[in-house]
Amino acid sequence: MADTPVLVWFRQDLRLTDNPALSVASAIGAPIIPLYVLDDETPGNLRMGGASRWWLDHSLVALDTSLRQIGSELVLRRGAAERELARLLEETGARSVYWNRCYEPFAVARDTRIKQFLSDKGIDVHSFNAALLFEPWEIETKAGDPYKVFTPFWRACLNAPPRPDPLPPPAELICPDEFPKGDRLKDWDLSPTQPNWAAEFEDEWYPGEDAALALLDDFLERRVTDYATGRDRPDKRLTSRLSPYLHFGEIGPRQIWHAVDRKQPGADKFLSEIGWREFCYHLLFHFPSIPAENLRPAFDDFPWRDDPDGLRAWQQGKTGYPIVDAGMRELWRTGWMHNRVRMISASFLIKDLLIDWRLGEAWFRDTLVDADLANNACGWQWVAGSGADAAPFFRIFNPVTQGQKFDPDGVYVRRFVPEIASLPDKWIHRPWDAPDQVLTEAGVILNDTYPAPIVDHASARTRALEAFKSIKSD
DNA sequence: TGAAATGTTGGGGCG
DNA sequence: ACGCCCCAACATTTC
Repeated sequence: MADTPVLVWFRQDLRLTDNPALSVASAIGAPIIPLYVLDDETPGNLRMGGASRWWLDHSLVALDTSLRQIGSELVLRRGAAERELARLLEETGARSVYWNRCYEPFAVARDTRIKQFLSDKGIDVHSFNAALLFEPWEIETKAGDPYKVFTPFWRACLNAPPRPDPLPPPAELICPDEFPKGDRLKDWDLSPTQPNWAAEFEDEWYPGEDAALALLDDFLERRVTDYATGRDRPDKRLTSRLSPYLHFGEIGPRQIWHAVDRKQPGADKFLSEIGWREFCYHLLFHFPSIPAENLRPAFDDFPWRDDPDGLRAWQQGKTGYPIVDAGMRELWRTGWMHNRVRMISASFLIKDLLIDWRLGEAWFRDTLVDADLANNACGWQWVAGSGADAAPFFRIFNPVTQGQKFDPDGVYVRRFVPEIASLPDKWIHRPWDAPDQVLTEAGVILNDTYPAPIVDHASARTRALEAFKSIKSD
């Protein structure tokens, strides 16, 4: 039945290149119906955050454009995925569904359910791996357990059989006689309007597969060489900035793996970051409670403070610590934050303010364009010290030292905290120590034009160590 | 993918 | 010349 159409359900794989579900489906020679479902209904689904929705809005346009170039188009549906799939199968007479796997606990449960439900109706389901180098069940210790330490995990990945070459995009997709009707993207209201808090996103980001490939090329050509050292400098643009593309699958790790020349300086360091992403996905698969529960149960007794004012100051970038505030404002203005500054600001929330990492995780998840359950939850638990292969709790970042070390000329701080931009370099990371005259000349009035520190770091550090003493041992 | 406290070393000033 | 002190620089330990 070559005329019976086939559904290709896009989820976090919004690309044509190296997309096994799409490639295998298109090779059948049957008409293809590409589908995206916005599911805010199924219980248990963490509603996609605001920044991610903005990204998705643009990505779906890009995907639709790419599909049209090969003779197809994207069908949009909104609602519980299970119901929308059933409807579309009914409408089109399709007898099979192709998708690439998701690994978030909710998605695993949903897909398992749907697979069963469709099989019962005699519908074939074919699932593939597009998001990872290895399936989470493929990498295990000699004892057959999942790795909980990064270094041996990554070594095992590097020693595993080479990854298959990325698949080329299909040259052409066969259209069904009639495309099923879909929603209009703009009716989904994925981007903010009043107020348009994403205005600056437009200058910063170009979602979509083409942009992802161009960015990777540019990174490998110009920036990877300095990556090993430069990656820690938020004042420079030396990181790949591929994270949102990776999250939505506009590029996949296999493509990166094969594009990188490992002989190049910086290449291994960069690939190991892809390794951390892989590690986080595997951890989330094996320990699905990671977004909600401490991986180390000892932390369940940690005396977190209830401090709504502190949380708000942190969220708004008004802590009085310039490097923290710059990071939090970069996040708000651009939907992204440099990794080094993520660590500094997370350390500040957890250790200086003693606020539960889960509140930080939730804020990042809502405001990052690259919000990714696996990376975000593991990252926060890493900083908190409650996670796998985590930083010890007593590693407490000093926001002044970190600022001076990684933003030595204050370029980053001045970009995002303009009200202190006129301060000399010497005081840019600690305005409260500047002589009155210097502050006056720079037009800075503490607690007026810019906050005084909401906590004293030295005493906050002592307080954090005391709090940690009270829990101890798993 | 820290920072602070504490310990050690060695050069120079000086009586 | 020598011992003593001071202290910066580096190393180690501790949180």
